[in-house]
Amino acid sequence: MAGRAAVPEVIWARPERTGRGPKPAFTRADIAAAAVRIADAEGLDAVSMRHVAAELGCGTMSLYNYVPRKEDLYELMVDAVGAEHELFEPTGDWRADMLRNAEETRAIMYRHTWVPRLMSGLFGFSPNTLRYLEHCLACLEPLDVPAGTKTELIALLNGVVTTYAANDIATIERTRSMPWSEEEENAVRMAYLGSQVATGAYPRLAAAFMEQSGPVDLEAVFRRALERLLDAYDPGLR
Amino acid sequence: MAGRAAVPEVIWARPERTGRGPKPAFTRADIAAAAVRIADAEGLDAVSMRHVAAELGCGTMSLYNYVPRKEDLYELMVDAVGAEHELFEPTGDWRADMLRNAEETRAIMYRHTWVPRLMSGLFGFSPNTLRYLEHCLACLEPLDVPAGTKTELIALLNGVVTTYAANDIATIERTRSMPWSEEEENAVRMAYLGSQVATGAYPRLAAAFMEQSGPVDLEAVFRRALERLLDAYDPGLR
DNA sequence: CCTAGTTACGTACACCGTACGTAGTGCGCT
DNA sequence: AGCGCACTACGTACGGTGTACGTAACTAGG
Repeated sequence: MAGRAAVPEVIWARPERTGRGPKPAFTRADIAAAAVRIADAEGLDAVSMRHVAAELGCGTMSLYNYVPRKEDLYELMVDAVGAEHELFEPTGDWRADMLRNAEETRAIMYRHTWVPRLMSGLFGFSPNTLRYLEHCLACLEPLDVPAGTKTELIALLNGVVTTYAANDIATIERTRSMPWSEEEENAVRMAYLGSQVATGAYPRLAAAFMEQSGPVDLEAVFRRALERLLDAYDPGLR
Repeated sequence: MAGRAAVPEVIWARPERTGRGPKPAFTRADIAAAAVRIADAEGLDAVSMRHVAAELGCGTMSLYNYVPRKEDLYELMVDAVGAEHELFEPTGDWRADMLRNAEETRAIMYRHTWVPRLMSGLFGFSPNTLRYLEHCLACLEPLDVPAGTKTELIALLNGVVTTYAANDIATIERTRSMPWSEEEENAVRMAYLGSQVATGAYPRLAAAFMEQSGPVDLEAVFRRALERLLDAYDPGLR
């Protein structure tokens, strides 16, 4: 009468050890770190149970003692990089603080290009996520709006950061396993875009396409978008 | 001296047929429709080359005559649902028009819950995407800002729609292959969140948690976020 | 002490994407 | 007219995946 749990489970609610039996050889942090190492070096698709187990030097199935499903491994990974957020002392300038938080999130995503792909699709209430949320709320203390509005602002900011980073990073991640470079891929896609625009079927798009001179400064675009968003929540500007 | 193309390729740049040899048994639209049907009914993970081929009634490897890589199949799928956008005549009220566009995008994602997962990670210049982009630019004609700012706004709106829908939809998609329901999963996760908040480690989060009475109206939150975003780009409000 | 709950892990299964080889088909060129 | 070649179709096979299940070793609680 064993049977696996036919009921959902949050990995964070499961204690790391239960006291009985041999001492576990690894901690959750060990496993997360190994998976992150692999994902950073070889891409998210290289993160397989076998590969992670090999990195740790244990049998594949032993991993399942720590992580009931692979998806939980993903949750460990996201939580692990969440620890890279610097939870600085709020300065009292909520705009500056939130900008700093957003820039940091963006930096983390560029350090770990697989994060955006995992972020959408995760419920995201891991310990480090909660800590970061609390930190953001602390930064927003000076902002005089209801708490609900604050969490909405945080969600919106995070969403925008993720969106921008994901779009920018997607090509990098995709070309990782391809025999051609990111630049080649972009060139081909841009060439197609150019050919389509040249048909005249998209006049306004063509105009926008022509207007821009030189490559887009994504960093600047990103910062502008953030400023706009903060404006929209700034009571001093309405 | 055959060898596969060692150079990137955009599926949309490849012609549907080349004239020589037997007539293809299917069109790209057939294949996309079959894949969409499977994804809608059984989830994105059920979309395998074998499954799609079976749905079409042909051998697995025959698919590769139409679609060089599985990722291209994904692009076909995204483009196919992109056709569901109603390209209405702009009313002159750019805010209302863009709201309508966003709501429609959201509706499409709820109809095809696998779309968000594919959206992030795709470069996204398929024919229907281009058409939709052009349509948005048409809606933004009355807005007196540079074309670059308009595309930024469109990107931002789409990003936010995707993010919000993704978060909301993730649980549905995830529980599809699980032996428990979406509600059960959500309940377990909320219980964990509550237990964490109750530890007192996250006072501000706790306050925000307590403040809300009853379940969150995601639709309303979404609409508020959109309004804020539009505010951020509305010259009349600055 | 003993036993129940763990950890560890080898084996096995069903499924995946897709490289490759072969056979048949019909357009384009000479 | 007829040859050749580019194309479609598709069976087989390979190396990978997540993970269910069974067995052996181990240790804390009663």
